[in-house]
Amino acid sequence: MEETWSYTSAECEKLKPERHALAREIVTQMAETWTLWTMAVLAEAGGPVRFSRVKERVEGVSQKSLTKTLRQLERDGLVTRALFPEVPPRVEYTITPLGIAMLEQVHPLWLWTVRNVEAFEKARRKYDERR
Amino acid sequence: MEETWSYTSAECEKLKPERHALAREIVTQMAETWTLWTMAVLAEAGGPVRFSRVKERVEGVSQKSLTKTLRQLERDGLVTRALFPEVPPRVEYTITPLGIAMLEQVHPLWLWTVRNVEAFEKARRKYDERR
DNA sequence: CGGGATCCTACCGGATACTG
DNA sequence: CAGTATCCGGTAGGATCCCG
Repeated sequence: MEETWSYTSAECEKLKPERHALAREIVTQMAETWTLWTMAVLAEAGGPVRFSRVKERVEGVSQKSLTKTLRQLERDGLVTRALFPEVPPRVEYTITPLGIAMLEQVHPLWLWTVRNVEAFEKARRKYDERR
Repeated sequence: MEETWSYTSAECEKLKPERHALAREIVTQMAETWTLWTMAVLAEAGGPVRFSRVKERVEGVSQKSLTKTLRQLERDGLVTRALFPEVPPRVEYTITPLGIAMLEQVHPLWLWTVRNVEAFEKARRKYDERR
């Protein structure tokens, strides 16, 4: 089986438009500001983490954005949310196997990008010089 | 060398904040609406493609968004832009080796997502049912 | 403590009109 | 043909207030 971008194109075209749209949505969300970072925090913890702890570790995120991010991840089965009806309330988030698998797919892309960051810096410098 | 998400975290933290931000920007842009599709079109062509041809093949893209997308890709060294000062003007875009390499990194993520799209559909159905 | 509701600002992307 | 310039609605995301 040939594993190239053209193969991806072919694989995508076999999908019904509806599913293709969903796949695109999933990938797009992974690149949203806080999504990857949040998942990484949950993966690193290796178990349930309270909302406050997540917010502490995902530095700079607002409560609103973190809530939205976690809702999306829960909706897509990438994390689970457990509510303990105590006083004060406790909510724990846990990454799922699907979430871990997703992270593992994103990993090589990140690693490659980080390792080639100098190439991008250089490209941008050249581009700016030409203006 | 262990190739896990935690390794990625470690690799990222070795970077200067400035470079880390650049890497994040690059990855984020790959997930923007038209970026991947545009690169795929250029990769598929295997050579220079005129602006109009790209616009035809990236179905639904506006001229403004395509221009912006191509500018970003050019800036990051992922495509080249060649202007031929004719009347009417001709502009050809070509994917670079760096662009091809980038596509190859994104490929497994896409493939995995497409192959697991049913898991995501199922998760969303369950989530909606619980409301 | 974990959010929901509200307000506000910035930016994104489409539609349209114009130009070298 | 390949843009640039302008307007404009929708959305992302922070700040703040409130509630169970």
